[in-house]
Amino acid sequence: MKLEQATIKDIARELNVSSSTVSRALKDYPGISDETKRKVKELAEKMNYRPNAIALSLRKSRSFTIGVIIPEVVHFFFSTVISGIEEVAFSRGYNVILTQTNEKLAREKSSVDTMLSNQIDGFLVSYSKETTDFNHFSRLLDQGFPIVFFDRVPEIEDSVNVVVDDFKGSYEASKHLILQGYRRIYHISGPVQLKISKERLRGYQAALEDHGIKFENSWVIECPRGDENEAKEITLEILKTNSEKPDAFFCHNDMAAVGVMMACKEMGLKIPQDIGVVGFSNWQFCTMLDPSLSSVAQPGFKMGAKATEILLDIIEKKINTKETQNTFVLDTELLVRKSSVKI
Amino acid sequence: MKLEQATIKDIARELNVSSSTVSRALKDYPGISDETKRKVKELAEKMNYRPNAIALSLRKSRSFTIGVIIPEVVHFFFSTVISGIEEVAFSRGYNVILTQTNEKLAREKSSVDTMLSNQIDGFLVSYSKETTDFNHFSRLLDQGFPIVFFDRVPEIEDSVNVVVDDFKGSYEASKHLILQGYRRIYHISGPVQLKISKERLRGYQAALEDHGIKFENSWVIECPRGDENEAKEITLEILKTNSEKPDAFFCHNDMAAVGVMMACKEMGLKIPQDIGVVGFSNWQFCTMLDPSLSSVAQPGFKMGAKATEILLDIIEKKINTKETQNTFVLDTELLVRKSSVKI
DNA sequence: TTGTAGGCGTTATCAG
DNA sequence: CTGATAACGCCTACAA
Repeated sequence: MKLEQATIKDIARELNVSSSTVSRALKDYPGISDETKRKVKELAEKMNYRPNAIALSLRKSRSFTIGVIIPEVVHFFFSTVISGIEEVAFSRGYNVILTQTNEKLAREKSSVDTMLSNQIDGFLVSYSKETTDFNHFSRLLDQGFPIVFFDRVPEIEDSVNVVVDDFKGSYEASKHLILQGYRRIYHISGPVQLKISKERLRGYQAALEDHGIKFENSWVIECPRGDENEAKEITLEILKTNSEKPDAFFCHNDMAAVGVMMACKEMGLKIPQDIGVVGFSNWQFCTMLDPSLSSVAQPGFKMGAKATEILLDIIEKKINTKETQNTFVLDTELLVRKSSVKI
Repeated sequence: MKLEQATIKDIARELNVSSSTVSRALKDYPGISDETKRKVKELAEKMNYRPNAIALSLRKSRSFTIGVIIPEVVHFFFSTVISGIEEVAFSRGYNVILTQTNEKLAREKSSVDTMLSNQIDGFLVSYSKETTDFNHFSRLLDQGFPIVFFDRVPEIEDSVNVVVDDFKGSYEASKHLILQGYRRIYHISGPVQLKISKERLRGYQAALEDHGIKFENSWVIECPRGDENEAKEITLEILKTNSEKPDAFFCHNDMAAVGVMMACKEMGLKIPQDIGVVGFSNWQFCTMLDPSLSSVAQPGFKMGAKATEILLDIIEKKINTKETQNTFVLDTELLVRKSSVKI
């Protein structure tokens, strides 16, 4: 029951011309009589002719398809990025093949393989949490295969990256807490192997240092999963056991911030009076929480759009990887809401 | 700078055998000496051979790729569906090409065209709000092209659909509020032209009737945009002006429920003591609200997974469209949380 | 202005 | 057990 698509041959046979004539007529090549062009186009329309992109890909070794590898689709930030990718790809005539790794390295590798099999023209990648060695990517980069990394970017020479300014976003958020009068600011951090976690940690530390706050290592707690339950557990433990208690939390993501808020409420602490909280990512739910959660907004759509533009420019050789800068940094925006405004 | 992929021919040349031999050896066809097999496989490995899926597609007129057309990616429910789609597709060896229509009919049509050009094996579609005539789909269905619709399904004969049971979900939610002792249960409804809005309204009304509650039309308020601000405004107005005040709200979506909760808090009403609230969709943030929001969970992942399984079964001719039922209804699940438990 | 032939990478078919 | 050939649909040098 397959779709019987008309081919160039069909048109040619019907019109008693050669298939090259049809091919040329359809593409308005010079040296084809207007008469023939007209007839060909008319019949093509009538037969509902549609060029076979697969045949074209084979011929040109170009698929006009880009592969997107992402940890999770059900994730506000990433879905926003996908939206940006899709938008630009569509407008420039490219298809988007999508896979999610579910944070599994094995799946990431296997996706790379199938996508390469499918002759994609380039990759857009945000790698999984399990990914610590980048051979499966650097091998491709060495061969000159177009890859643009976004958000989670590797520390490989010559890789092209699009990131947000995690350091600055983190710095601003921490500074904001300090200016609000919070002093014992803890940091719920992400998985330390991720560069974004490191950057956010650095920004936090820099802000504290710059404002003369002496902090201890015990103020930084890693939350590898980064969901609200994990953060809640950890926060409860801190609030119950630590002798010197925190008066604010800067969290590496919003879900962790929710966990912190839950724990505080459970312990009878008032936000923002007793404890200030700031998250990261500005998920939709920030405004829905009580109190509303201050957060560092990441420009997801813009990141997807930018990464795609760069990738397509590389593919179409409008820019040369070697000559261009290789890390594009997008600005974050601190959105101050009730959870961190003491005064 | 293109990736120079080794082909079967390369292996053949190197080994001084024909390409058919290599092809057969790689696929463990019978009638190839173990010796040859070993040599071929070894070299293939060494040359990092990867079959060209494009060539295969051309040969077999099958691309092992399915096209997904969805209104919006940045939407919790849809992103969950995508996740389900991706999961099943991946495990059965299919690729997923994705486009979002942004609720535009023109974009929907154009996506259908490019995907067909790309020789996809089938479609998974949730159509746009602008789509009122389905010629671009029914034409394909008539030709026997595999399409499965989900969530937003057309009223076309023979179309295969996957939906959730909005009526029942709505009924259960309303019944739950009644059993909790709420009596004046208002309904914040969605855009009345959407089938899901109608179904949810029907379920609500049926539950009230079945439990002997006389309700008035004024209890149903349409919230066309369906976001929290709109719902908040409307709720405030109700709470301020109505002489007979509601003691519960059943909302057609979670964002509206958030608006209701905000309004109640602003008016000094306690949830769930004074006002019970139930939402619909079970967005991630339900558990993060204070109090946590009861909601009717729609099985998005399951919907994506189910739709994909059916589609692939149709593609692989494991089932015949004509012989199978054509609408699959998935059950919702009422998740009772604090916002609606009075007792 | 149009036609012919070859090839993109693969596999099915028919010969050896 | 292995090889040659044709074909999937399209494009493009080269020929006419």
